[in-house]
Amino acid sequence: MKDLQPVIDYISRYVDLTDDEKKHLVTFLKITKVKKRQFIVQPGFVCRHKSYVVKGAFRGYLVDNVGKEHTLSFAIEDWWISDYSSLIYQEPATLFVEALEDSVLIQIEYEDEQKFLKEIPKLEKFERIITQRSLAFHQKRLLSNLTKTAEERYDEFMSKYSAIAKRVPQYALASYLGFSTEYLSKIRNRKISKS
Amino acid sequence: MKDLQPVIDYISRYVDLTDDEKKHLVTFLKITKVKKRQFIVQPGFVCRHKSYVVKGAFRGYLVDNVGKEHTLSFAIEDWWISDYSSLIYQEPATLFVEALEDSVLIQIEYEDEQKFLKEIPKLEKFERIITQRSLAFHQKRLLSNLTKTAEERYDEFMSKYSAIAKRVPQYALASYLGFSTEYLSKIRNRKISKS
DNA sequence: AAATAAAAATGAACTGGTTTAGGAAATAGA
DNA sequence: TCTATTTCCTAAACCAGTTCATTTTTATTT
Repeated sequence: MKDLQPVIDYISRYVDLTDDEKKHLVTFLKITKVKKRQFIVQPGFVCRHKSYVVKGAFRGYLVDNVGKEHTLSFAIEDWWISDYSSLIYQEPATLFVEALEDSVLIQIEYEDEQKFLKEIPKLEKFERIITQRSLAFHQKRLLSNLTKTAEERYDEFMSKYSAIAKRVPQYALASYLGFSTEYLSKIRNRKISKS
Repeated sequence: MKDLQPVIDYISRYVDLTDDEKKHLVTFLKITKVKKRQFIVQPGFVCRHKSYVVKGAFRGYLVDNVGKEHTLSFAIEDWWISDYSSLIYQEPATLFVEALEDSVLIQIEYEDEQKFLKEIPKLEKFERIITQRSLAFHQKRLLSNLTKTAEERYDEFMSKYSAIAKRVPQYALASYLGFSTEYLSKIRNRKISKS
């Protein structure tokens, strides 16, 4: 069960669990290994779990009606990822979630989570807090997209998430920031010639 | 206390409260009346409550460093509004939240909410669920901004939220959808001349 | 009802970012 | 280690949406 400890540790940052609660919780967690380029969520299928990244990197993205990809989220070690809308409403996903590297996940099934939220009410608080933080994050990103230029968004991302930028393909980063790959090249070039 | 019933009803859509719990909860709710153009949240001040709109309309927006306004959210009857980031982290707000009409609110203070979340754990579940839904909403909006053209976003908003569109000034709508007022005029004109 | 302020419309000039099309580099697979 | 595929770069033409400047319409206040 030692492999499942990271999720217990993660939750323990927000709520205090007794040893019994921890033991109980662990029975609901599953380790999954996935290869690079493998999908853990696909459009049309209902998303069955939320996934905690133990090792590796993921990308959640939408393909629009002209075939263009738009990245909603990244996840590396110690982050969670899924198609959130699909998960909470248990409706077909619209996103792909794809491994960018060979990766290891700890997953929680939707029904299991509903079950233990009833059994351990403390976990409601955990869920509330991380959802609130995620919401605050998304609001900031929305405002950033509304108020900033492409280059400003790029700079902001590089200063906050350079660890992610180093590990994801450039087209994925561009489509996260909301502009074309070509324009990302242009931005990078501007910076190099300035220095 | 009849005036406070709408919030009790709202919460009861998501969790079952006993009469005692309802009575207890009501003691934490406050009615506030505000005039058109009045602010209930201002940048620099820590946001102290979340507000449920009984009557009226509000707009939450950011003013960027060149003085341009960017609307993050609207709220009319039966919606909630605040500067969410400021509220949950209890740090200075970045948003203005302004009444677009003479309005009536039911407010919950931050500390009071922390208190009754401890006293009535059921409310953790309520908070979790509405935060999850709000997060799903924001993710959809982010994707919509990434994938759709200005006109598509306009059409989408008009079909989903025409009730809001009718009540808010046009510059507020344009800044919510992420383009200039002038361009909104252009879009509307295109539509009129088409029909 | 008049005066003033706020909001919406219009059109021309402009620009941030896209598109298209090509070639160069890097990765992965066998 | 060779080949195929994926990723990245460059540059010119282009366009969706902005900016600026002015006018018209609609609310608000006195």
